[in-house]
Amino acid sequence: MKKMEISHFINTIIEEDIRTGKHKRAITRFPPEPNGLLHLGHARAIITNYTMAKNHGGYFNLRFDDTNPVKEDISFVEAIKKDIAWLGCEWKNLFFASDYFEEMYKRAVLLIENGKAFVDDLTADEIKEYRGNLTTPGKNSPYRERTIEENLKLFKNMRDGVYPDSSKVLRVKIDMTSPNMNMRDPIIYRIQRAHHHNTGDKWCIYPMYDYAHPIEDAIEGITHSLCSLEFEDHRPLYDWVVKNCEMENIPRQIEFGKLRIVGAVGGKRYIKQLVDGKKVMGWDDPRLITLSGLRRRGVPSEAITDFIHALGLPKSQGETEIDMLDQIIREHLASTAPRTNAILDPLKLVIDNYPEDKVEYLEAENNRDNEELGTRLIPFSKYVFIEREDFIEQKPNKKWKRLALGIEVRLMHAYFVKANSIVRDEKGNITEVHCTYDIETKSGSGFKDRKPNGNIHYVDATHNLPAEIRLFDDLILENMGKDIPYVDKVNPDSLIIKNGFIEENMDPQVGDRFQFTRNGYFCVDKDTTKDLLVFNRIVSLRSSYKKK
RNA sequence: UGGGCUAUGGCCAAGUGGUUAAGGCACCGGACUUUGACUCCGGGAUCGAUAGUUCGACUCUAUCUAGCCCAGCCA
Repeated sequence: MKKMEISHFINTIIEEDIRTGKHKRAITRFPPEPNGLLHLGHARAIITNYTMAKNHGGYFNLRFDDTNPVKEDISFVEAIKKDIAWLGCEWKNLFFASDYFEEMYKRAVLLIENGKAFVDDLTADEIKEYRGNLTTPGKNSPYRERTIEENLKLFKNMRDGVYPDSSKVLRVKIDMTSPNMNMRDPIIYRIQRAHHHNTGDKWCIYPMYDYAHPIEDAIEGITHSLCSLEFEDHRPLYDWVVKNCEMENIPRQIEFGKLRIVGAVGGKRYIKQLVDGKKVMGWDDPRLITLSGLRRRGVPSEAITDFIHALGLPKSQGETEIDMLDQIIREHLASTAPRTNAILDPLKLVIDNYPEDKVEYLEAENNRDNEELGTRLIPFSKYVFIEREDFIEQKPNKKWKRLALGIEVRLMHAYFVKANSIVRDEKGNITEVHCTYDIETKSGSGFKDRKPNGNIHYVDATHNLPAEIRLFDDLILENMGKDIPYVDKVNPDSLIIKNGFIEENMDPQVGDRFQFTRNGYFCVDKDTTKDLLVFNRIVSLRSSYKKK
């Protein structure tokens, strides 16, 4: 694997902080909310935080940001941990934001004592109205000037469950006329009677993200809190909370651009819609760019980390083509995945001059670039399957490097065969191609008297294993317009199932990866049963073949 | 019409006043080939626009344009 040079603006900032003695090392974190699974976009945040800590003598924490029990589900916690571990980003500490509820409460009391927070009785609609909008400033709440004593009592009552849900909130006093909406006296606590996976029914008030997050970072001694660009406008508030809550450690939030993939469903909420709407097999559907989906598809996690590093860490807002990831995946698999033959769309070839009951076993390398993977024996008999697309009746032009009537090709690892005639069914479809082989041309014999019109692969028709082979295409039809929800734009052909055959000489386990000759890289899917192998195509091979 | 951020070839992206403007992906040629794979050769941008500063600007200044984000008691 190529070593990636890491030199982006955040790396520069951290190096500078260490050089000037501001910090001795970088301590970072990744703070997912357990309300869904992680996707490729999160991989940038995870890998960036992890790598910066690792490269700068520090460590990386995993912290579940579980401050809103109505939206969260403990079941996602284990799945998220599995994804992050899969990426190889080891966390030093595993924390939950809810571990800090008591501390957060105390800091809120401190804010009230210092006259910096107040309990507001305005309704949600009134708060919205008082907030103003993008172009007009907001107005102070009529409750803003309550006395410290009254606020203290009210806030304690909020905690003690005296008031109904949503009847009061705790707000911080900043500036209702700020052009930054986040600074218009933001709400930091709401009343919400909901069972929390960690704290049970202990609390009926929960802190808001903008208040909780900086405190979490500060408590953990995070030095650099790396997140995506949409939190840029929140940074002044983040800094305000750290300062006014009198936190000892002062973390710094730095934002980078979000990773978007052309044509992919990005964003947890959209993926969730597809999962909940049963439009996909689940969070781990191989057509999804969730980490679990990519893993199930067969993508090596190293390819993902390489991909993230290769992209760099810009603040610009582009859309990356998935081809870049595909090529990195191929590079990872090229020398590690054993080759085998598989026929996805079989066409029977009958070798007329080959003995009826004979079966030969021909030796083949499992990977020409990696001798350690050894060799295998491939059966060969009078009846073999080739790909239907590898045969055409009349060779159309000199570019055609496959089989055609009167044309001779090599069956890889076996012999030259020449097609002589075809058999059709009553509908006119070709059901068999009859040909003759030349025993002189056996693979490995060194035969050089003439060149075949190409090399095609085969699977013996009498000795093989049937397999279900799944091919994937874009999940979403983009040409339907961007106002249509994803659930209504699912490409019906995004999953193509082929019932094909693979070599009989294997006993693949779920997760094993192979290169199917000329068809791409494939991985054994978890749907495999003892009766039927199921493969996912991870990526196709590149092809320079152009029709015409 | 408020604020924040961004703008280098089809895509991603180096570059921080003087370089023939890196590299990867994609694409197009060609060589090689028992995978139309791999590998190998070759191909293309004047840097959102305009006006300045300067001997000299992708890099500095001003103005403009375009895109993204912000008006949850979500994160």
